[in-house]
Amino acid sequence: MSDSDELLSIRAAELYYDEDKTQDEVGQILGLTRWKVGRLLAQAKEKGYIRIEIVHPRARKLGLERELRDAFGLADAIVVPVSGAKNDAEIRDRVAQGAADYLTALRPVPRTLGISWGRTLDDVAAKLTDGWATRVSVVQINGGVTLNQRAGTAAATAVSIAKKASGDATLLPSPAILERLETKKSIEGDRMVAQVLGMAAEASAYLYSAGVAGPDSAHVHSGYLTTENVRELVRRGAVGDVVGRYIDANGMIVDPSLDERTLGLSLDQLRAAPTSIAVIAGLAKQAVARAMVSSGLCTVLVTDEETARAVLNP
Amino acid sequence: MSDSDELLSIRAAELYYDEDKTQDEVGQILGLTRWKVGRLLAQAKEKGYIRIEIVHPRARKLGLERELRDAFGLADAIVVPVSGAKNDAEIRDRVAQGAADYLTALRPVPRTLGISWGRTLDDVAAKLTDGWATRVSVVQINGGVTLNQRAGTAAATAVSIAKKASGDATLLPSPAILERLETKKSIEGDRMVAQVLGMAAEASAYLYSAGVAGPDSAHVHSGYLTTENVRELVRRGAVGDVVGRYIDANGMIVDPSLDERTLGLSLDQLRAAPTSIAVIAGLAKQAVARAMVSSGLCTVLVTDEETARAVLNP
DNA sequence: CCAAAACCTGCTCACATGAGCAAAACACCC
DNA sequence: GGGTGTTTTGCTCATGTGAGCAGGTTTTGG
Repeated sequence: MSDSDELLSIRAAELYYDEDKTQDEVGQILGLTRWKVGRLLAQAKEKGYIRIEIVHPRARKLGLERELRDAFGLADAIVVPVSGAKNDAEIRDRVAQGAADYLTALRPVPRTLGISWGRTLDDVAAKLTDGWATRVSVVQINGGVTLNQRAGTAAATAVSIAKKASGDATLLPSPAILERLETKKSIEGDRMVAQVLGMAAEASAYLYSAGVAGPDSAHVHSGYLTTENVRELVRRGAVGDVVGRYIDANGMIVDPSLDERTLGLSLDQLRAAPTSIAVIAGLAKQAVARAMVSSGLCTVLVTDEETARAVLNP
Repeated sequence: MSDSDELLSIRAAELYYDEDKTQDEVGQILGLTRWKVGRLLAQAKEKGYIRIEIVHPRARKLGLERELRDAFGLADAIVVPVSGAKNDAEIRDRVAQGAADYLTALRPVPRTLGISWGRTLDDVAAKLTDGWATRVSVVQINGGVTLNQRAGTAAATAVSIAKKASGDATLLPSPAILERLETKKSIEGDRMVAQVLGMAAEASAYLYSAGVAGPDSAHVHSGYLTTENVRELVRRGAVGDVVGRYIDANGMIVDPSLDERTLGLSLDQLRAAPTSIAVIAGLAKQAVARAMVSSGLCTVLVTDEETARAVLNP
């Protein structure tokens, strides 16, 4: 296309889109036939000079969603925009809303939903509306925070999600990480715990988030790991944890002996699930998001635009 | 509109604009009639959820242009977008291009064009193409930079603009500001200078920019004023200079005695001109832009989006 | 509880638009 | 310079879309 045609196409686009003129009117103003105007507009669109953005906190980025699905063979992807968000909290909020919307619309409705815990899951629980589903059993899939001041939030998340669906919550009464392998084995052997784990293993869908491997990790706050432990994990390549298990950029377990002492669903069980929904929001979680998606940990990814881009173009 | 309708309108907009579906297809996907979809889209547009932007360095902001024309009774306004510009230099570049385009398209073609000098005018001169007009006489309207190392650039601007229009340039052989009033009067009395000033006064159009009142002013660099002089002018309310004359926020001369010693077209002559094109680019010049426009110094303003907004909403 | 008003819905019709096509204009090569 | 292939142009026609309207539904106020 000649240079003057390019300029003309911009002028035409201004009159057509900004001034709401018809192509005919634009043609009269610029001294062109209406067909020429139509072609110029088509060229401007094709060259990407016309950008149409949907500005709404609950808007989605269907283009990125498709790219994610295609690139990683995901069953689905939900990507929310970041434009207009003032801070990380607002982005997390939008992602949580997106996850809640997705869960509400999910068909078939899961009979049993396995969930992890954490701030992200709390947010999703808060966004779910009463009656988002009916009679859904919620089961925890990894050991919870039970031994510190935040006690009960993990349980509260599960109960809240279940209650809003007129279902009941089954809690996993165990620490996330045990100090000794034998302790873990014996807890696993407990009839009650084994029953919960069995239920978790057969859940029809999973909903979980991931943590960043760093001094701010929930495991550190909860006292399961020391700052030094986490530093060592990072040294060995850890990018974050999924249901309590630390993975590297390839989605591999970083420390098998630590992993053996971690109670809950295994990553392979998660990978085998037909529906596992990962909810990941915020700038800090891009590395772990990529590790999860590329190693097939989830079939559905709910995230923000920037994380989506980072996952696609590492 | 109900909350769910709002969400629906967003979903519809996504399918319609991002996925290029027809309203009918959107309707089938969302389970709505195509008329409902059309209404939802109209609502989304009306509520401003659909933002259409033309992304091109030579695009213009017709909405802001109209606002400027209406608010200040301008004959015309050219506003270029800032989005996508990496720095101030790129914005200046776009504004210069806009001014060059405007000048090229200006009808009737001015027989005599009065110009000031400065970096902005240099940029505009560089953007003008050979043959932008034919046989236009260019005349300087204020005293030039002749006594320092940058000697000749003011002349070069004028010559360049004239040459590209197969016309000739008439230079004003005088300093911008004289130390003593008598000197100024005697230079003004010089036959040659008087002739140039007469020609300048009768130019059919003016093209000029403005400077910021600050230590970086061209007058300081050229040695006409000291940093101290400028500081004093600022203290007395100066926001910048137009054709060498310092004005305050209301467009009034700040220091009449200084102004008397400034050689060139007076501001009142400029205000009386039927076509005077002000070219103002960059974040620093918003105050002086507003002063100029609101005091009627120009009939045409060429500027960038941000300055335009600043002028409209001070 | 009912009437009036406001609103929403599905429709017809007129207009706006993009696809496809023949003719014209242009570029190119021998 | 003339023939050939390619691009551009102006058009017809089918489809997409918005305005306006009648009938139905919900809301509001007595």
